[in-house]
Parts: sequence; C-alpha cells; structure tokens
Amino acid sequence: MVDAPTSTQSVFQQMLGNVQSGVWETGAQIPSERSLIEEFGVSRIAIREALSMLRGLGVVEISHGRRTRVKSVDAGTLNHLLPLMLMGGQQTFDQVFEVRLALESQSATLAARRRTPEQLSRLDELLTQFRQAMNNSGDRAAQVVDLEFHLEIARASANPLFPALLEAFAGFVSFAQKESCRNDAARGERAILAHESIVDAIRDRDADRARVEMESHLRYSMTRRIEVENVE
Amino acid sequence: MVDAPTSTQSVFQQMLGNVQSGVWETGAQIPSERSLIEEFGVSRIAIREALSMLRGLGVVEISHGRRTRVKSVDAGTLNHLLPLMLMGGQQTFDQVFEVRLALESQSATLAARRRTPEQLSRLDELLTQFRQAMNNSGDRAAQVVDLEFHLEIARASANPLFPALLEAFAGFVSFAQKESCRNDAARGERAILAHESIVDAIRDRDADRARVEMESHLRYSMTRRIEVENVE
DNA sequence: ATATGCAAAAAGGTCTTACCAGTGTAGTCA
DNA sequence: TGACTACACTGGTAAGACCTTTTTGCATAT
Repeated sequence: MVDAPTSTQSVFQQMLGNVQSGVWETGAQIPSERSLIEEFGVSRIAIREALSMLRGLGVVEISHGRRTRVKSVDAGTLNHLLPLMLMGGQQTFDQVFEVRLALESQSATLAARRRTPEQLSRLDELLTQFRQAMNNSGDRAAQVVDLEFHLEIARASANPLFPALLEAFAGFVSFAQKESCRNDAARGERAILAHESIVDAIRDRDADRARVEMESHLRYSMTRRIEVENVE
Repeated sequence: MVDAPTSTQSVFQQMLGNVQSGVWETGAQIPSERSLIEEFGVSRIAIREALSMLRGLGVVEISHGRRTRVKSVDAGTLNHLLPLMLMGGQQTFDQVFEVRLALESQSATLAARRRTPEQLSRLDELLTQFRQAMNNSGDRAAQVVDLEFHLEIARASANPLFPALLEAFAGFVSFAQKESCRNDAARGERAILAHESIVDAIRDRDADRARVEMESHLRYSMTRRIEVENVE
C-alpha cells in the first residue's frame, strides 16, 4: 500500500482495529494524545480527528483532564443512528409500528421462555403502576410506564438488541404520539387488560400466547392512533 | 446557558440538529469550513472535530477539494457498529439472528399481503438463480442470491424500513458466516425447498403460511450455523 | 504515622498561523 | 469553437502556544 487515503482515515482505521482486535480492551484507557502522536507518526490534529470519529461512533469516551477510555458501544449510539436512518424517507407511523410489532412479538416470545423471577416481579410492579397512572392522571405518566413495561419485556428476552431497538423505535413513535393519547376510559381499561394478559402468558412461560397477546395489544394501539389522527 | 460542555460538543450538537431538522438537507452541500468558523464562532479545530464526529456516524461525506455533503445514513454504518456492540459475546450470532427472525417473519407476512405481480416475478427469478448457484458453485454466489431473495421479500412488504434494517442485520450475519457455508447437498436442497415454499405462500397471498415458512427456514439456517461453529 | 493541602505534572480543549493537495471554473490562447 | 492553463476555493496536515481540568505526589501540620 502506497499511502492510505488520508492520515486521519488511516489512523482511524488502525484505532478501530485496535479496538476490534482487543489490543485496546474495552473499559481500559488508551495512550495519551501526545503518546499517540509518536506511535502513529502523525500530528495531533490527525490523532484528535480520528478520536473524534471514534467518539461519534460511541466507541471511546473522551473527557477533559482524564485519559481517553474505550467504551462498550451501547444502545445509545443506535439511538443516534436509527432516527437518522429513518429520516430520509419520511416514515409513517404505520411503518414504524409494523417494525415495532415485529420486534415486540418476538421479544414477548423470548421473554416468556427466558424471563427470570425478578423480571416477572418487575413486570407485575409495572402493571400496578400502569393501573394507577391510568386511573389517576393518565396521559403522560401512563405513557412513561407503558414504555417501561414494554422495555422490560424486551429486556426479559435476554437479547440486548431488542431493548436497544425498541428504545429507538418507541422513541420515534412517542415523539409523534405526543399528546394524542386522550383519556379514554374504555381504551384505558382494555390496555390494562392487555398488559395483564401478556404478563400472565409470560408468567406461564407460554411463548405462543405471549406473542399473540402482544400482537393483538399493539394492533389495537395502532388503530387507536389512526383514529385519533383522523379525528384531529 | 452559561457555556456548553465544550465547543466541539456544542458545534456537533448544533450540526446534528441542522441535519435532523432539515436545515441541512440530505444530499446537499454544507458551508465550507472557513464559513462555518464564522457561523459558529469557533476555530477550525472545533469545526473539523465536530465534522469528524459526524463522519464517524456516517452522517456526512467529506472529500478533499470538494465541499462536504450530508449523506443519507445507510445500513453501512450499522454494519460497522453491530460487530462493536456485540463484541465478546459468543451469543452474538444468535442475538442477531433472533432480530432477523423477528424482522423477516413480519416482512413475509406483509409481503404476502402487499406484493405486486412484478415483485412476485422477481422472486421467481431469484428462486431460479438460487437453484443454479446452489447446484453450480455454491457458497459465495448462492449466498449473494440468498440475501437478495430475502431483501426482495422485505421490499415486497411495502415498508422501506424492513429492507433497510434487514440489510444491516443480515449483512452482519453473512460477515460472520463467511466461508462457513459448506456445500452440503441435503441442506442445500432443503434451502431451495424452503425458498419455494415461501414464494408459494406469498404467491397465494397466505400471510400466515408465509410467516411460518419463513420462520422455519430461518430457524433451520440458524441451527446449521451453530453446528458448523461447534464442529470447527 | 496519618491526614491535610497545595503545587507541579499530565491530559484533554482550543486557537492561530501556515502551508500542502485536490477540484472546479473562468479566462485565455490556438 | 475547443482545449488548455492558471487561479480561487475547499479540505488535509503540521507545529506551537496557551488554557482548564484532573491526577499525583510531596511537604507540612496534626
């Protein structure tokens, strides 16, 4: 190879390689910028720009005064990226909801198989909170609890990708739902029942029933949103 | 606000905001670095580091001599990120596969309902190509056709999110599968039959059957991978 | 001997200036 | 009119200086 495209690009690739190959262990500190200058044989500019790229990707954590550390890439970055990915072709709510349906029905299936007793307790607790929020203030509070409920199920799937993806997509949806969730006694009651059914299925470790209940719950939520949108 | 955390961070946030809010349209060029210096009131360092972060995220495309442009974030970036996210875990594969299963079973369901005659023809064509590739060289060529087949189904779902997400996740899986796909006559035959069953269901607009067939096909693929991994 | 506190070292953050290297374009010459 | 050239513009890189934050360690007081 004669010469990499640019110094920055080259350094970035090497650094990424160091992370992927484990030379730079996750959680460990990497050499100081001044050291890296000698190590890579480039100026501080190139070093810092390459590090900035890694920071953008969420691979490293840079803080003033402290040494830079390799961070484990978490859902946070996905949360940055997915909205950007989804932006391009104006996604409708239905489209996002269809993806959510796909993810959550699978989450529920896996959660029914893999949930721990602690996670089940947590779901019961969230169920209670949801009931209270629904009866009291409704709206905002209930929505937060609702999201947490769905996220807990995703966590119970024992696959970190599901909570990460759900967080990204649900955030996108709620951003749109905003205030559209009015106090509707009948619908509120039905939502509570749906949640209960889902938890029951997960409690019984009945994967198929969990999936079916989750699907029907989400489908119903989706129709509500459409109605609201049509009315308003 | 007294002062943002750091200049770079502040500029990065503002730039990201410009992209998300549409002030900087996708595909369009953004002001030159020298202009941005005045616009943001910081030095070129901060500008370039913020741009580097955006570049790391795949949001902008920077090239020497040309103006920097806003790029539509595609699956490629996710492809960079996923390996980093899931590093260390040997469950990686299964996790991605579970997501793929969630996405594709839903894709198949929707595709059965929404596919156009043209898309059906295309699937038939890919089916033929897959058969040939399987019988001839196998491996690489078949894998490409296979991915295209699954992508076409995702496209037929009439929801652009599915092909986009599938591209990201399936790409990662194949990256890992690499050469592990040996020529296995029995399995190859079964894969062909599975594809045919899926297309048949989509042809008949039988959503449930399409989902079931897709799930069983993917589950089988998943077990194959595990076996291969255990053997090698 | 331990605890406290302050100063120096170290590391990241930012700015300035300067110059190099591709790109594109407008103006010029055949 | 068409090809070519020179200049202006844009990103790429370097070196040096100085600031703020964090850490470290030594000196001092208890």
